[in-house]
Amino acid sequence: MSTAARARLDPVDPSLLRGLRDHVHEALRRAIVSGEIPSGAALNERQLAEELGVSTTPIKEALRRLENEGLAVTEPRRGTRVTFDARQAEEMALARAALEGMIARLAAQRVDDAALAAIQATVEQMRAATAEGDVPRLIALNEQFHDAIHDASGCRYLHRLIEGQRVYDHTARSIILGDAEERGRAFAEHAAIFEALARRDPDAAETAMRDHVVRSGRHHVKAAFDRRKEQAS
Amino acid sequence: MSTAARARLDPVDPSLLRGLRDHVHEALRRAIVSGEIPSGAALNERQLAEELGVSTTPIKEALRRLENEGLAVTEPRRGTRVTFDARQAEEMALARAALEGMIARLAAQRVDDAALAAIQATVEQMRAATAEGDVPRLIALNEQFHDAIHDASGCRYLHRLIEGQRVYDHTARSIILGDAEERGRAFAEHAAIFEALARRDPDAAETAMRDHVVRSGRHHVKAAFDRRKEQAS
DNA sequence: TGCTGAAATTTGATATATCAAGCTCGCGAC
DNA sequence: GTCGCGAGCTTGATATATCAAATTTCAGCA
Repeated sequence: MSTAARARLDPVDPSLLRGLRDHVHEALRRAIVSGEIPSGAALNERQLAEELGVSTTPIKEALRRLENEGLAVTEPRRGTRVTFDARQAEEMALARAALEGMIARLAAQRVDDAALAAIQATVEQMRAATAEGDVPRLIALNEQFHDAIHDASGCRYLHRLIEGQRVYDHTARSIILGDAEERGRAFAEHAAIFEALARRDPDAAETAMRDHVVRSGRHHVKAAFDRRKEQAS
Repeated sequence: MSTAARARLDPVDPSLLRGLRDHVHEALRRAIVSGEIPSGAALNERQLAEELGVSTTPIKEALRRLENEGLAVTEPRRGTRVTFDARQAEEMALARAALEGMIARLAAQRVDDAALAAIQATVEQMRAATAEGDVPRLIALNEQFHDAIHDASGCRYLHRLIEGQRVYDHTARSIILGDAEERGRAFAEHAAIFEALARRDPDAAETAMRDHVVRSGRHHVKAAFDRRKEQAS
C-alpha cells in the first residue's frame, strides 16, 4: 500500500461542494438579515427563480429552510413572506445568549489545557488588535474565540444551533467594531470569559458569556434597526 | 354592516391546512426521534417517495427541513443520512433547558395578573391529576403550562425554537409519567416555577425552569436510549 | 489471485410540466 | 350604486423528466 509511504491526507469534506440551494439560501438570508429585503416582503418562487437564473426546485428548498429558521412564513397556496423585524432580532440575540452561555458552561467543565492555551493565545492577539484598531482582524479573532469555546465543549449540535441565531452580517460587524469604546468593552468581556474558563468555573463562564452576548447583541440590533429607520425617513 | 350586529370571529389560520411535505416531515421526525429509523440510516429520496406514495418534491423539502433541524445530514450527490444519537439528544435537551430558562426569565418580567391566574389554575389541575395518576391529562396540562409561560413572555420566535428541541414523542412521555415518583418531582418543579413567576423573580424563574428541564430531559434521554440498548440485545 | 478500469447503475440535483387554490377584476342583476 | 358571481390570472403544490456525480459491477489483464 502506498499510503504507508507518504503523509496521511485529510479526507475531503463533500459538504464543501454545495449546490444551488445553499447559494440561494445564503443570498436570501443575507438580504433578509441586512434589511435589503424588508419584513413582510413576498418571496415569489418563479420570480426568484428567474432573478437568480435557476429553476424553482432549489428556490423551494431554500425557502423551506428560511421558514424553518423563522425568517419566513409560508401560507399554503398563498405564498411566502419575510418575517424579520427588530422584535425577532432581539429574540434571536437572546436565544444566542442563552445557548452561548450554556455552551460556555459546558466548556468550563470540559476544556483541556491545550485548548485553554489556544484560547489564551487568541485573547492575547485580540488585545493587540484591539489596541491597534485592526477591525478585520478583530472580526476573525472573535469568531476564532467563540469557535474554540464551542470546540472545547464538544457540542456540535449546540454549535450549529448557535450559528443559526446570527442576526448581523459582516458589514454590520465592521461598523460596530469601528467604535473604539465598543472594542474596549468587547475585549474586557472576552478576557473575563477566558478567566472563568481558566478557573474551570461553569457558573462564572456562563454568566460572563451570556452578559457579553446579550450586551453585544442588543448593541447590534439597536444599531441595525436605528440605521434602517433613518434610511426610511 | 352586519359585523356590528354579531360576535367577532377569529381569523382562520391557513397554515393549519398543511401539505404533503409537512406530513412527510412529521412522519420522518417521529420515526427518527423514536428510534424507529436508527442514526446513520440512509434516507433515499425515491424509496421514501414510493413508500409514502408521493413524488420526490415534498420528500426533498422534508429532508431539507430535517437537515436544518440537525436530524439529518446530506452529502451532495451522495445522500442523506439520519444523525440522532444519545449524545445529540442530550445536547438538544440542554438547548431546550437554556431556552426555556431564558423564556421563563422574560415571562417573570412581563407576566400580567390574568396570565398568572391562568397558570396557577393549571398548576392546581396538575396537583389533582398528579395525585390521581391521570397521565394523559398530565401530558396535556404540561403542555398547557409551558405554553402559557411562553405566551406570557411574548416571545414567538423563542417559542418556535424551543418546540424544535423536542426529543421525545407522546409514547415516551406516557411511560415516564407512568412512574409516580417522577410525577411527584415534576409537580414540585412546576410549582416552584409558578412561585417564582408569581414573585416576578426572573433569576428564580430561570433557575427553576432550567433545573426542571435539565432533569426531566436527562431522564427522558436516559430512559429512551437505555430502552433501545435493551431492544438491540 | 488480485488489481485496473470502463460500463452499468444508483442517486441526488436541477429543470420543467401540470394541477388546483386564491386572487383580481369586471360584467350584469337588482 | 352595490352586491354577486364567474372567467382569467397568479402562484404555490406536486409530479415527472433529465442530468451528472458517485458507486458498484465485472470483464480483462498481469
